[in-house]
Amino acid sequence: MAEYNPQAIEAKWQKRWADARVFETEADPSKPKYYVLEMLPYPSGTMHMGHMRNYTIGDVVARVKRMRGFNVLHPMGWDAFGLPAENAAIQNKTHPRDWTNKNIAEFQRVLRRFGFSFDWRREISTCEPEYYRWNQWFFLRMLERGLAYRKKSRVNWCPRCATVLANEQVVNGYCWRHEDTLVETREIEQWFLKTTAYAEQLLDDLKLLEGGWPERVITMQRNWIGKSEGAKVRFALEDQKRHEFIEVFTTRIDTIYGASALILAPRHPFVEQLMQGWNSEEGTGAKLKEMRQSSVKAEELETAEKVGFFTGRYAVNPFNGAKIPVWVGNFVLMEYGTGAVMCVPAHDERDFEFATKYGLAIPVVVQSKDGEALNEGALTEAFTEYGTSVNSGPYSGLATEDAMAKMATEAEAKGFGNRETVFRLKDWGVSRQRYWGTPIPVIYCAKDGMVAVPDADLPVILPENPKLTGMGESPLAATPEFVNVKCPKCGGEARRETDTMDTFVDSSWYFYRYCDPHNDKAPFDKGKVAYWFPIDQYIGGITHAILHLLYSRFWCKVMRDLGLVTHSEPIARLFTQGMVQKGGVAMSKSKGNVVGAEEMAEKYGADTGRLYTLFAAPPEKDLEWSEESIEGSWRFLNRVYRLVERHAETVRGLKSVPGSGTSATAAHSAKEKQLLRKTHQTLRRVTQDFETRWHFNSAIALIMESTNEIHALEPLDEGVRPEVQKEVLELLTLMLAPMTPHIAAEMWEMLGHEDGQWTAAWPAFDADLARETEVEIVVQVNGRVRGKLKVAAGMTEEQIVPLAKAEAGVAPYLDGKRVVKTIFVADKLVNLVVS
RNA sequence: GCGGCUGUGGCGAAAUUGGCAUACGCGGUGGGCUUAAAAUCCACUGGGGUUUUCCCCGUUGUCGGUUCGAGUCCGACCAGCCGCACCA
Repeated sequence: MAEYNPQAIEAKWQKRWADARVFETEADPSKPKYYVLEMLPYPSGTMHMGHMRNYTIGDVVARVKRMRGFNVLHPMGWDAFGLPAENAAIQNKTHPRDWTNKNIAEFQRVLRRFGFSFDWRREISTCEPEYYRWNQWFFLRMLERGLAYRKKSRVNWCPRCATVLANEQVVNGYCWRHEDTLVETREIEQWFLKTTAYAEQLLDDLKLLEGGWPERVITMQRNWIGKSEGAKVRFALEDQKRHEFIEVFTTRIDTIYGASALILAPRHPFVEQLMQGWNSEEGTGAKLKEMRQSSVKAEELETAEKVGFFTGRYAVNPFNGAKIPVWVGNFVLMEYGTGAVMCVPAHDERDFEFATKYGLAIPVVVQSKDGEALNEGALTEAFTEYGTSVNSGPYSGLATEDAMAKMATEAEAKGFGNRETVFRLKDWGVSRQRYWGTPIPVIYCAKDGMVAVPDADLPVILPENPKLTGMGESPLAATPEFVNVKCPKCGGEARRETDTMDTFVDSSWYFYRYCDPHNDKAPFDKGKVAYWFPIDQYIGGITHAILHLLYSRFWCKVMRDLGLVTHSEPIARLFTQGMVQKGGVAMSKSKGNVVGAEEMAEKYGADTGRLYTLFAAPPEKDLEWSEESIEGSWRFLNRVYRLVERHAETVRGLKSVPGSGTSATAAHSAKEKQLLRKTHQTLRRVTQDFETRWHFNSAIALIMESTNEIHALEPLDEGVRPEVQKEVLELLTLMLAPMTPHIAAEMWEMLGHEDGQWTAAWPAFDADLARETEVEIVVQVNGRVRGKLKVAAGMTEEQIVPLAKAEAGVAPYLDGKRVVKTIFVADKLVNLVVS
């Protein structure tokens, strides 16, 4: 007998699958489609078991769906642009392309070794001109529609990356790549994509995702978009020379009678002008400077004391003409709303803190709903709930909602304010001063200004030999042959844009390209996308809950408005799998705790690696890697292999009828019945698990249990006919096929099939066999076990009750239709508990 | 502070709808096979008893509630993790 030799078996079947092209698919409207996708990897470092877990989950789904008759699209590609390639190139004096392609080759080899059922013909690499030209094409379409624009703006700047970061790439004030590097801000001309134009839709359409996306991710997106409804109100300045006013945003216009100051953000552009020529207190200039410089640091945020100063100016409350001082305060954010707020100490916690510190008035203008008195000046904390307006002129006595509506209407009528919805979401800054990215297809001409590169001239290709330093402006700017071009309009001397695009652009639409990966006329064929989309199941880490998924949703809506797609959301179902950890932290090169996928395949084989990641924990949960536990999965596969091998000779030549309950009609021996019942019960539950819950760990446990039972009934040759042996072993093999495909293929062949199970359908269980045929009932009286009896499943109350009575000595009454129920006897309670 | 998730043996975990808690696996103990080891096979693995195909007790972070019955539902609390956070 041959030992289970995973390396040989795996290589053999991977080749057979490739030769038979079994995972290659084409759009085919006559078949139901299923698009399952795992987030594409960034090819850097080593492929470890964290990656493998992600692809294993997807592969199980893909294989199950294929067995169930779906036309399955399951592609793979590379998120190939990005900073690490450039940094590595600088360090190793190579080209980013060489570094990237080397990694891709390595990643691909490892993926192939795990036998994932990808359609490799559809492989894409985002750093290829074939791909990124369509980034440029989309950019131009957005430019035409005003969705891409350029403005000078204060941006996040990571001194170590020497580039700009999107808001989403700033984590608590630190760079997302360099956790120890504080992000600075700089004023730079930047390209933006107008994500805010879709803010409302991005928020509303979250409704479409309910049920298909984890609640948690939906919540995170909702918070990130951060919609607040309120009003903008313009406060005129007292003693104004011109028509100067300060605009504030508030969600509580009803509290405006309680405003005791206006507070501007330190960076508010109006501050200097405001203070010029007015005698504010000494030292305010220095204070302002300091407040502007202090960056927003994470640790300081929580504890930061509110500081501010009086500008010396006064504004007029448009509702009641009250004269209120204008301050500058460090807690007011320039980035949100208008960069100015009205300070209503009695009804806002922050304002309360500020007013208390600086001795501002604290007038109460909202009473709690139950009319409880709130005394001005005696408040110990702000009252922020809704209630009834008081001290609010004509609005006194109104409930908060009413007051807000009426006051906003008045502001609009009198022209000093308007209703306004403000979003936390910002436009997406896509400029990067780096080489290894998609060139932004724009040219600057002295005569014609900014000119879009004509579609016919796409792609704008990255120059081959850039000077990479990792510092300062874009390396493209230092490459004259790239920069110097003729203006497409006038033919005169012109300069190319030298910024490249954020790599999140690449991953925002890549899954469309898989439908039609080599199209050179358009980003994709509409018909093909219409067939495959939306993605039925997307699988990836929770780390992309905001960035990647939000940008992808935005991109989809833009494409829809361009008429390229008809759906509004690209991803119907999202699954966020847990991380693979070692020592309590996610595997990463920098942590030095990676378990290499290749070593794993080398030592135990890919199937054992796949099985272990599926078995050790349910897929949504983090998984702590344990070298010891792997042995269990390895042992199990050996056991199954030996089991099949032991009986292969006996059953090989027999006709195969998996799932039909071969001899359901024939007379079974007790041993056969036990075997078939166990197997079909297992099949029923495994089928259900694959369909609905994805609890692969319990599915595997069931299969193990089933295997143990067969094992315990050895020798099968005594009392089990070969046909029954064959059926049981085939079902076991097919249940394993999606999870451990190589060993399953091998066993399938041993059982007498040539196709390595790739044409096998998912078997149907035999309902009669799968049903519990006998149940044990425990009769309890007042919690005491009074007796046990076995009854056939499906027995009626009338049949069970006399039996229970005889056993327990009581006359029970069976409540309800199900067998598991409460029974009452006279005054006593009797429980029938069924196992 | 706000929002969300999670608490079950020595460990990873299981438990369709509220119905025998701890399946399956790891680890551990004892044994068979072996000169020996590896592999493999068998038995045990919450506590206690014992007449050992038998009984008792305890038990799902804590406290309470609903229910004949709660790991599961409700309320409060404790602990841990994650996300957001001076968002006006």
